[in-house]
Amino acid sequence: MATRKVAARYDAALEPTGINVAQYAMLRAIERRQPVSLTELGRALDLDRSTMGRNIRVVEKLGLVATGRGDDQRESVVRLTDHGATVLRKAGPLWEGCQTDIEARIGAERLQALADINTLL
Amino acid sequence: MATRKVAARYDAALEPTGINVAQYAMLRAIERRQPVSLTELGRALDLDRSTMGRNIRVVEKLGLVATGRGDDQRESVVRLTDHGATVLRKAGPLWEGCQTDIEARIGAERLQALADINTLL
DNA sequence: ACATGAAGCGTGTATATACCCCTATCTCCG
DNA sequence: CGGAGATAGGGGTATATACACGCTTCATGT
Repeated sequence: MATRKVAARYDAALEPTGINVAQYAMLRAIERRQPVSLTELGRALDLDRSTMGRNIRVVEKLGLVATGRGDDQRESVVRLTDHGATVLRKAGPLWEGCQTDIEARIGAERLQALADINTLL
Repeated sequence: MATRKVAARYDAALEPTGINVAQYAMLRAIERRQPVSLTELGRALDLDRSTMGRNIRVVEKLGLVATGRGDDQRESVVRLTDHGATVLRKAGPLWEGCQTDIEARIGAERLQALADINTLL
């Protein structure tokens, strides 16, 4: 329930960019690793491979990322498009603003607890 | 990401009962309020009405709850079946065991932080 | 060189979730 | 009493997510 509320707030904050918080996280992960395979992305975001594939398809349709084959012909490699990079730049401050709002509401310790849980589990 | 990990643990713990943690939470909410309308349940669990309807349909197919019309003919009222109550009794200790495991891993404060976030947001 | 097993993806299926729109029902006021 | 507005659900559509299965490609040992 807590996650739904948190996610809804980020989604609302990112609304002007046309992406949601899951997509934002995915684009950020791609940005730092590109070019990157689906499997590698899935590991980074702790998502099932098949989920990655479908999620990437969505942002690809939006023109935010481009996919191709890697040197290893089995791999599907993903990279940001110029448009994707632009959207990410626009989304950054919105995301941070939301983060600040949430922190003001729940306190820095509780926000940190979420990051800790991710590490500890 | 943290939520996915937490949910996956509870789902694994509840596996012997055939229900997942979202369904467990829903059945618990029904147990405490039955007979209860979809809208009321949705408010309790902070879920969209349409989501409630679809989720209820799943547990209804499993024979865990029964639905009918209320005095207000618009309302769909839900109550646990005997089977649903049995499954819930079986699930309780599994859920608690998982909760204890998680607390041992992340610490009571961080676990409490999740409940707090839910209240504060 | 090739058979075998491993790795990477895609698809099918199922649940969870939200938003929008439509219909049915209820309430309340003039 | 009858219409206006509010409320309850249901269905369509879209995203996010997981698991099982099957196909393709790669790597490795003999």
